Amino acid sequence: MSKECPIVQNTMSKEQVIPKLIPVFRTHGYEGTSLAMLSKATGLGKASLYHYFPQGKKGMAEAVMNYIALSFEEIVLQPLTGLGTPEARIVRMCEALNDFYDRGKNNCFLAIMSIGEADKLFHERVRQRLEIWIEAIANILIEAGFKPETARRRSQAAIIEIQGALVLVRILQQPEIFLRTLNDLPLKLMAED
Amino acid sequence: MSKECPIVQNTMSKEQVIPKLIPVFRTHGYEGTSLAMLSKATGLGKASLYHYFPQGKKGMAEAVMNYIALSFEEIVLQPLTGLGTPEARIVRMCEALNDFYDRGKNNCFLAIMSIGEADKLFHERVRQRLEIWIEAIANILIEAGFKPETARRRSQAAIIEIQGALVLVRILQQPEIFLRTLNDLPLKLMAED
DNA sequence: TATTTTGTACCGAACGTTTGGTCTAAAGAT
DNA sequence: ATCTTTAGACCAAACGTTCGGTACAAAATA
Repeated sequence: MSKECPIVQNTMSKEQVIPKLIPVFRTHGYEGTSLAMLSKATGLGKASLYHYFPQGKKGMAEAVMNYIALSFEEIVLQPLTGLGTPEARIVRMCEALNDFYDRGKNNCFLAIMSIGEADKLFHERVRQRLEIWIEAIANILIEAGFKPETARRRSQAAIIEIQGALVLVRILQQPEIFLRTLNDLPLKLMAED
Repeated sequence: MSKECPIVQNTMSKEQVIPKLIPVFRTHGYEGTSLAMLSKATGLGKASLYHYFPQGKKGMAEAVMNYIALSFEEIVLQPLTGLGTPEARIVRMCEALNDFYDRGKNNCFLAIMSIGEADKLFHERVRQRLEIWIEAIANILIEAGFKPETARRRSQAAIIEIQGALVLVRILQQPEIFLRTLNDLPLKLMAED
């Protein structure tokens, strides 16, 4: 009668599959990624992937997006609302970004998913995620005493630099560019007008 | 016997085809672009496309790349070596960039072609093209009296901002971001240390 | 306790479609 | 009459997707 079992781990496996999908989508883009690639990357047959993601490729991309959004919030955004001065927290975000993008070697998933058919499928979701990031940085600048308008403009400028640096690193294959961009960010964000 | 004809327009058509291929590759990426799309965009059947581009899709992407590289040099880079003060020439480049990227609505072809399989096919070419751009801006800063190292760093920073702005415009669909980025560029490039 | 049922994880094989690419034969141009 | 250009049928391969079914462990039944 009584359902006793306090700890059940039912959907254990799906959470293990998603991380293996990430690098495939990240480096090949949505349309450049095939089920064959995803199958190889996970070690699961195509049919098995459909067991976890009944919506197929679209569903996998969506799951990856949610997964990344979550870990982005944990790793990158949470330091912004933690302890310390605004500047110290911004520095911590930059350190987190260095990890998150693997020193610039990772593409930004949002940038990748805003191209071609992926854009048609996920545009609104991607837009929202970027907006959240902009707002998070802007809020800390407001907290630091800047006018909301200035805060938002600077936040956008910061993310522009990050995105641009990722593109340059991808093409030039010089990770230093990303590192330098991150290092300069706190000062640019907190500079007096 | 004698090939008389003084003015022959033999390869007339190919030059007219390429521009129609551009927007397809630019918005869908290399792998997201299909021959069906290219056929529709040009109004030509597959056979005709293969007549002009025996290498198929790869050849078309290559032709588009060369075409864009050429018009980039004409439209964007030539103003840099023209008349006027270095600052005036930089301003002219920014105006040209506004046209070239259609106020930020166009993706950067280099950025697009550095993803997935396109990267495997064209990486070196893409890298070279970006390097040319960086050097062109750096040279004008050197001419303006900056140290070569500073010039190169600032040039990279400028292109980072342009690339980043294009990503943000693509996602947020706010062309003002691109315009503002271009407007601020000359001052940032020419600012005293 | 032994047996049946249920449900999840998984896969090989095949589905119909689309892919990039070729061939042929006719129309257009000179 | 010759050479260029073209549409449309055609191809093998790869695409995303589905199907039928096996393996196995937990739950339910006896």
